[in-house]
Amino acid sequence: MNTAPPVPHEGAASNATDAASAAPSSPAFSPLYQQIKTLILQSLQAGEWKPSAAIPSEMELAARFKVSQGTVRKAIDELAAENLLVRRQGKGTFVATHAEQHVQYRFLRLFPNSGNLNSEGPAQRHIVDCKRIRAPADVAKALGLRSGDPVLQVRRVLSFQAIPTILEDLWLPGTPFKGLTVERLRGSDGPMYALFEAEFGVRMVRAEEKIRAVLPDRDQCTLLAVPVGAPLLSVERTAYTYNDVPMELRRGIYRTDTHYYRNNLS
Amino acid sequence: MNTAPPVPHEGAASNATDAASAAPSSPAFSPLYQQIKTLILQSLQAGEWKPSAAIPSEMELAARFKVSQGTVRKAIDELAAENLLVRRQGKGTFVATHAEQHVQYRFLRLFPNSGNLNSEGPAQRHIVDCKRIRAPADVAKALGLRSGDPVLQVRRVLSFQAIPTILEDLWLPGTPFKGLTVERLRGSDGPMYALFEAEFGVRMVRAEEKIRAVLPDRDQCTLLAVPVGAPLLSVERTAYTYNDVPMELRRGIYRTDTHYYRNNLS
DNA sequence: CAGTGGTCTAGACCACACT
DNA sequence: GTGTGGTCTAGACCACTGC
Repeated sequence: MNTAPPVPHEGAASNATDAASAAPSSPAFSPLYQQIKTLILQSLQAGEWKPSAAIPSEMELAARFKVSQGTVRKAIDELAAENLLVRRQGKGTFVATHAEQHVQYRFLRLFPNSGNLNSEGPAQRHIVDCKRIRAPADVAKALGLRSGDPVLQVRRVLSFQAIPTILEDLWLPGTPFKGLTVERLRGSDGPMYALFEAEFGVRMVRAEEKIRAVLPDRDQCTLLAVPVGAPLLSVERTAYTYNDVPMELRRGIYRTDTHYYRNNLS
Repeated sequence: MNTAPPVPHEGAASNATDAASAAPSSPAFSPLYQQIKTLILQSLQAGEWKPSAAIPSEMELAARFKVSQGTVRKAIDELAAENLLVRRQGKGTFVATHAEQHVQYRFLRLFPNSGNLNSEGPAQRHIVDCKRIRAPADVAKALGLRSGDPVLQVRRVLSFQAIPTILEDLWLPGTPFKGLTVERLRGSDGPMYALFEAEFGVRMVRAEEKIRAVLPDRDQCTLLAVPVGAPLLSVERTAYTYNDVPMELRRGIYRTDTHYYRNNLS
């Protein structure tokens, strides 16, 4: 370890045997475990370890990076806290995925008014539409593209216990998702983000949601089977892959008479 | 350290000099740092260290509990991650508070449509009402009381740039908040939770919010100056002190034409 | 300068899962 | 038993703050 430029730090204890560094005391200081974290992140991003697979053991990584186990540990701790890795005692450390059935919808915060999370069985997914279009200005901006760039637009409805509850429009950048079709979407039975991982190597890592109360337009009323004038929850989500690169814009409309959006504050 | 019953663990390295423990291998296992965490938590709860004050240094705590600095460190790390403590390098570790002007409203997730968080200056608070009542069934249930128990009911309006934006009703258990009056609420200029800390020793530690889209009733229209039929965000919050004891139920109605509710997912 | 939290190491042992 | 992550210690040194 200790080969990257931003290391005015010179290691600790027995780790201090670099050649004379270029800058004797540069302004930026980055702890070793942060550099390790970045390296692991790069391996994840490069697809060196596939989703749900185990990464090398802490000892192996420590040997590879020439640092102590504790330093690797702290790097992994942070990645696990960010839900990029999952630790399992006695088994190993694994690459997180959206395909685990434990947390079916990692990013969905909607819960039924009464009953547990799984008391109403799986959701029914219905893809209404999927087409390639030229990105409107707002979509392009959210995805870091230029207006007119090719994007995929998908519209779908999620139902719980046969009640249409969520209507979503989502936009994906055309290049990384080349080859995505209605058939492909309809053929998958898991979460959409699991399909993105498996088929396109795109892993959604975090997201931001902007929530508002709105009234539905005509189309939305029809698809959700709600009357005009019924208040609905508008959820605009931007989802990001590694390095905060936006990869999806999603505009959803939720019914909140049978369900509610839950948030935990601390 | 190592005096509490749930320690079938016998310490590590030089820390293993207990007398013969009662249970040779009881089922529950609690790591040392968890026990330290509990002890620190108890001191916080008991008010041994006041909000915004510094707690003893890691070395001091290590000596007090007869464990290594690293073990205290891990306990404090978790408490800091839960926002109960705040670490400041070179200065010390401090008890978190709602009275810091950095994070004016720690639990408020509402942001203006455009502009930064502080671009619209401080909120104007207006206490509409404050009275003692007997708890209705739903309020009692949320606060862990019995129906009819005395509770305080407060109604207030928050305005941003002179636009009434939030209308909130909140209920507080009567006993811990004995002596809370309209005057006292109006006399304070900081966040309400800061007042609760300073005047009643009640510290809100986490909260759960249930969010829905609703239409306002007559009263709400008047107080928020919005037309009937305008969709608004309903935010029901239960706030908890230590040990998950509920201490406040809050039902808020937010305008979401000028602002939006933000949530970060990961 | 001394005191605080922050990083890093090396080594020991524990709890858990597979084989 | 072997290998994995999890805990704990002891000691060193670094970075930041304030006297």
